[in-house]
Amino acid sequence: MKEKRSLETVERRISEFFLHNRRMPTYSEMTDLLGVRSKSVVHFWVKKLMAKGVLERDSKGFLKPLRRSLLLPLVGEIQAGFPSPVEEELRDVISLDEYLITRPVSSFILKVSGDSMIGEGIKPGDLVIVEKGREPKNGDVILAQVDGEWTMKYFTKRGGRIILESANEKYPPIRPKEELRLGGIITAVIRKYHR
Amino acid sequence: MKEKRSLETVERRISEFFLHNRRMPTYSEMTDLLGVRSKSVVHFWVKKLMAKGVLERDSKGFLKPLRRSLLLPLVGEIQAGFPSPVEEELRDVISLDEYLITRPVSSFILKVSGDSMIGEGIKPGDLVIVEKGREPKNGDVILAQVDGEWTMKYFTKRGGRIILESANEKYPPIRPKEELRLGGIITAVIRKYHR
DNA sequence: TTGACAATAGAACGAACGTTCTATTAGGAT
DNA sequence: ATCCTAATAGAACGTTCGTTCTATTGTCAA
Repeated sequence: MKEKRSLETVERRISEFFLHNRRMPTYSEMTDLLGVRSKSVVHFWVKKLMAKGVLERDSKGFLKPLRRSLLLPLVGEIQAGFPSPVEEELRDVISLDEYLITRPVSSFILKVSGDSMIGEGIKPGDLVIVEKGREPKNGDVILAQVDGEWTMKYFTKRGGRIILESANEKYPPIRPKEELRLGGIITAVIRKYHR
Repeated sequence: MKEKRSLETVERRISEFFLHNRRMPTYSEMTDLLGVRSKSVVHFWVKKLMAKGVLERDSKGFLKPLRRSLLLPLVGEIQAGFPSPVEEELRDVISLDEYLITRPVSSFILKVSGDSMIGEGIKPGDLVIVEKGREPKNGDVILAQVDGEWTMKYFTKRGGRIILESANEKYPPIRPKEELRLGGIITAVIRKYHR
């Protein structure tokens, strides 16, 4: 099962290592990744990869994670035309983790069931990121307890009175009489197509 | 601006360091993070954090990234009831990067404009992850070129004939006469609420 | 003020890191 | 076959890492 060594396979293996270990491998560990027995050979390959711009070091001299391992190229909007692979290289890259999660400690992920927010494009089976402890603004999608059950609603506050509305005509608006039991604000929606 | 040192602040600062540098800090670097002058003090704090279960080491002895910094707790479905903080600890955690991106090299992110897939819960402004070079199955949402413009459609193939349908009544189904220009398959949808 | 204990500083140490060096092997061209 | 170059192995080296030790400082109670 020995695969031919090339810049691409080395890049991919390092990328996989980072994905699993969340850190870059040491030179000793890279001997296994490359299938060689000497650190000097690793040094040889790392130098080559750095010359190609595939690998980089940070200000402290540590190897930076590969761009490809956690970042994805973000290309333009659909109707602006489909960019060529060459164009893609020039675009921005984003990390989904960093993009989606601004406050990791106070956030959690919830799997959606029910269709109360279907009009907002939040479907059963989707994942939503919920951030706790933030004051909701009008129009925010929030997680709230209604009749002892947790559900998602649009939040509106007018003149001190709170209205919770669904994005689905099946469910009538709710005007909670007492205090509102607030689970958090929906900050992101994630849907993965099964594969 | 000197903040009182506590387990929580130390945890947060390490978390921030990892978010920016994509690696855990060295003890020397942690002296700055903690505002102390000796590595032995860092060792003292790290030991304390490890006893609390906040920090961990991997099999090689390297400090693992904090769970909170890239992983989020995944709690149950909404209608199953809202879990308490205690329950949350027992649930799974997921990394959005790993969850969403199965093939990093052949994927890219696209910002959606247009409402052709609104019925599928894909709205203008959403981000979609597109995977290139995969054969679409019936019912898949794909990125395809129609009349020189790239757009998203449902893919259906019946008896050798391909039908592209929108999730929006405004747009009629399309039966491409010649070869289909396929951009890729939509593998995920991401929406972030502005904040 | 004194004593007890926790927190910190600073030096010293072994281990592992990345680098560099020389020697050997492999492959292709002449 | 011979030469030339690229790739590899293995050893040696300096640096930095994390750890451990002792000494000093700070804090609170008696």
